[in-house]
Amino acid sequence: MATVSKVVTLKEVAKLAGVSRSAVSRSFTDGASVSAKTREKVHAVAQELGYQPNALASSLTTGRTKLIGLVSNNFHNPVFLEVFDLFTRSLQDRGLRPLLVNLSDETDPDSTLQMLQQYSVDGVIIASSTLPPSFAQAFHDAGMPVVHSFARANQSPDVCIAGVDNIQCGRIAAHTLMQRGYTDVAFLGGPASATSTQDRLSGFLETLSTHTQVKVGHSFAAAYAFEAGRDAMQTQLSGTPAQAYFCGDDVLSIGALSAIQSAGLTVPDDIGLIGFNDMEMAGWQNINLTTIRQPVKDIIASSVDLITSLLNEPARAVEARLFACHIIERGTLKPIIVVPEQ
Amino acid sequence: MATVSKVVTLKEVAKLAGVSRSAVSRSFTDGASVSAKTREKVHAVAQELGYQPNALASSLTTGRTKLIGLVSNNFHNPVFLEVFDLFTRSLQDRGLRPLLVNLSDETDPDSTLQMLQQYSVDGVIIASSTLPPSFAQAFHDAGMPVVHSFARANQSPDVCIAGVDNIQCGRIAAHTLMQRGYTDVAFLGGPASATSTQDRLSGFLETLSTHTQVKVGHSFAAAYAFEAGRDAMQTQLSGTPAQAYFCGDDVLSIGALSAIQSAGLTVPDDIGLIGFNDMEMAGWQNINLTTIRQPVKDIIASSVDLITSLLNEPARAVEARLFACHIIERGTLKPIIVVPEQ
DNA sequence: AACCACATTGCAACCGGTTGCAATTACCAT
DNA sequence: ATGGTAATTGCAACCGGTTGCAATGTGGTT
Repeated sequence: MATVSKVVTLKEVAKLAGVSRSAVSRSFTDGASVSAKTREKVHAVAQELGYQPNALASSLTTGRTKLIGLVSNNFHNPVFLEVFDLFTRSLQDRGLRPLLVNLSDETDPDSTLQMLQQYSVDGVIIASSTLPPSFAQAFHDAGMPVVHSFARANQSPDVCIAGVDNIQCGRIAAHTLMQRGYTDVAFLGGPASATSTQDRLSGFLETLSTHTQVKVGHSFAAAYAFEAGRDAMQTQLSGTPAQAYFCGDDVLSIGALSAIQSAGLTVPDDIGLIGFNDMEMAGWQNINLTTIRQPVKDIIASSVDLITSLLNEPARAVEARLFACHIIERGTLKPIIVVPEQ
Repeated sequence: MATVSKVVTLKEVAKLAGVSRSAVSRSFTDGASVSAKTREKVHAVAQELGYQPNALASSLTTGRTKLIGLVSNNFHNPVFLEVFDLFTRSLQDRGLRPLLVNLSDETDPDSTLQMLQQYSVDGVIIASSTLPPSFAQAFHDAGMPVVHSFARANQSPDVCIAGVDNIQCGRIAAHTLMQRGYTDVAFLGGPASATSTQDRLSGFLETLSTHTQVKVGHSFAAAYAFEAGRDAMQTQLSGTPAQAYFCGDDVLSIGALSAIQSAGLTVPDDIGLIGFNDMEMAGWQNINLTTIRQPVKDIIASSVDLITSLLNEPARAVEARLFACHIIERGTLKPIIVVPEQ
């Protein structure tokens, strides 16, 4: 059983089947010119020998590896587990293979680019809302098909993106808080360098600028992560906290929630909270976070769609696919003030 | 900028540098026979042209792709995000590239095996505590270096594993509950088919069999996932729940916690809970789960260690690396009963 | 100057496939 | 039979590298 079974190659199948190597190759290529008889014979022999065509060898001549670099820098936010789940399945469904790249901190695209070039990936998907546009741009400039998921809307005239309009999300958050009658609100963002945080803040401020009587603040957490949210909220609590916070991310919100509870305060009675993403956990009954839902599924489906279309037609028009976000009402904001009729 | 830069090959570098292709190839191979002068010249030209050696082409002759299949079937448990983070970084650090495979449900290794063979991966790491031993065995039988992480201790004489002794973990849980003075306890496992669940249960029962006065129950959740835990606990609550539960996983525990709280009961006053894994979330203040810590970092470091050692020496002895687990005391069990001295 | 060991280099074959092209075969109508 | 067209097939070159081997170059020794 444990024989070190040497890998079977084309040549051996050809010999045993009594045909040329070309015939074997064609037997495994859809639409190639082979008679049904030959194909059958070849497949039978291949089956018997346990032959698998070597995808890498064939990539040499076809120029296609079906390898897709899946690049991310966020392995501490549970929403990314959902993201990886969806990406890997979606890619697999299309016969593409995800080569996972963990960027931990690194913001210089060069070494990643080089590595992905060495492996001749057909394209790259960058799954991150914190990497700067220049990162994706570098891949594009190197002539590599690239899609930036969760990117800034209108990020670049050169690279395809799939995501949401974070400015609009900031507005939604602001409107929601105003609807609830809060008069002292703040944005608790992720890293100030993240385009997603910048945009959410700008939409938030934009809407609130029309509410002159409302006090507005903002601050940034070090990362889209629990501890960062907890720390940032603790800082808030050591000063004069706002009545409600729009947090740039669900897991950040949960960190904030934790800090609030540790301080002996309650949500939403003492402080209101809106998150962002609507990741699975946000709906867990013991978290029950009011949040802005980002249609992750759609974004990922589009991303994969875009990259495949880019593979087939490298010169295709650059496209941004943006999806609408909606607020999901749960238990971390005080109820809507019902204005009595008349 | 956006020129469709054709990829530079060996040949072009050779021509421009005025040397043979061999010389270029050797200039990029450590320890190869080239003069320093040639190597410098070649590197200079390569730099200028932006040449990257094609890893896949070279793999054809060297027989090494440095690709490692990273196979998992659990993309719904946040602990796996930590797992992927550690795996990808650890592999990258050794110059290996993770080809991620999402098994969603599938328990037949054949198609995965075929795919990984087509891509000539150097080896496979299976990261799962729910896949049956036969899964890893299939890879081994196909002559592929394989390490099964989070596998059952003494799973197989043929495949290397890294993990913990789940039977021992079951004993620890049982001892802990006894220490706390509970007299009616139960195991709330993951899927009954998971070796990890089977083993934890057997250790749990083994220890409790010596405590004849204690009532012991057990049941299984459909998966190591929140909803599954919640559902399973709801079922318990609709009957006569035990005083404390050993849950087969942290996220399962959190689901159970949610069900308990929804029922208007509190933890640990009404019901005690021990989880398993000690994933990041378990320590979040608003969860604060007492749990058995599995040294994920060590397990993953060992796994990568084993696979690299297997690559260098395919016939190396089969080895199981098992790590001890420890209970992490937090807030979901009632305090230890202090026996007054004398 | 002759000799030798050793370092460096290029040639050519090979890794496991694909593919353009020409040769062969099969099939069909006359 | 005969000719013609279309379907199959194999040859050989190629994809982008690596490597054994023989040829050449280098430096040191006597």
